[in-house]
Amino acid sequence: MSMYAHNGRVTTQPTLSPAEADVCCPSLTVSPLSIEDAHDFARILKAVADPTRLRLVSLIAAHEQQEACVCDLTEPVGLGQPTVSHHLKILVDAGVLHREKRGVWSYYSLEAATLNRLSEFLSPG
Amino acid sequence: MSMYAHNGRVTTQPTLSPAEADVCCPSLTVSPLSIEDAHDFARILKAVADPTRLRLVSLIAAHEQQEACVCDLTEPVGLGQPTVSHHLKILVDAGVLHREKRGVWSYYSLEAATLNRLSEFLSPG
DNA sequence: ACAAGGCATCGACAAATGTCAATGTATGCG
DNA sequence: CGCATACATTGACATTTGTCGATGCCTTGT
Repeated sequence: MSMYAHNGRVTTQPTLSPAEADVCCPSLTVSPLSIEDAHDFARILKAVADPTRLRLVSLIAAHEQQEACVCDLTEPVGLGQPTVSHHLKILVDAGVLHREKRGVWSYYSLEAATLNRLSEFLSPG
Repeated sequence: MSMYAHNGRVTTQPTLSPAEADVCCPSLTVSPLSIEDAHDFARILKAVADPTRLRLVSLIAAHEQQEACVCDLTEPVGLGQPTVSHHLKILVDAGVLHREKRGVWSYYSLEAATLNRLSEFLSPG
């Protein structure tokens, strides 16, 4: 087994023992992501990687009871109701927000666990 | 000034004092994001919100010296060299990766500060 | 000088994305 | 019932995005 790569740098084998592999919470910077994990986190990140959706999340977080309905959000965001509903659906599908229907209103609130998972995923733990 | 919104929920005024506003590091969950901050963070998040780019970052992080050249990455990622270069450029432009040219090779390494900034932005600080 | 290898850039193209207007669904009120 | 309100869904459209093949640039070795 060659210890030297084609370009002359020393190469060590990245054979991790099962104990070293992060079974619990995959992290960006500890070991190469599996294709599945990469897709999972990309899906969540994609949901958040939009200026409008970032503002929606922050508006909900700053709202009373940490929840808000669509009618609370359309005006501060400056977009139409269908567009806001569309963005909220993306965030709910990604597990970033939680939707609870009460009466005529849909109340959206944070799914803190998902944001925490993202935060720890990105931090060099 | 009405204390009750149209839908009957109690509303308290979110008038933050300047001291409460996060001047240093904007966080998703403390106060409504400005449009500029939303765009800034969306740009960084967009760069990372792709399965291929997540794997590139994790491959670089797991590589010796925490750096890798394009030729180290094409095969594990399973994409052509131009495509990999394209993804790396996006990550560099977003400040997630750093590029250093040595000889014929371009060595890519992590820009830890940016990932930390992202992580803290998402965490409920 | 020449050839080869590593990488960036360009042009093209299909697929995904953000937005809107129009419409549909369901809840509450007279 | 009938109407208004809050929200979701649909269809359409322009823009962006991910990928590739072809090509160009630059460094190294002969």
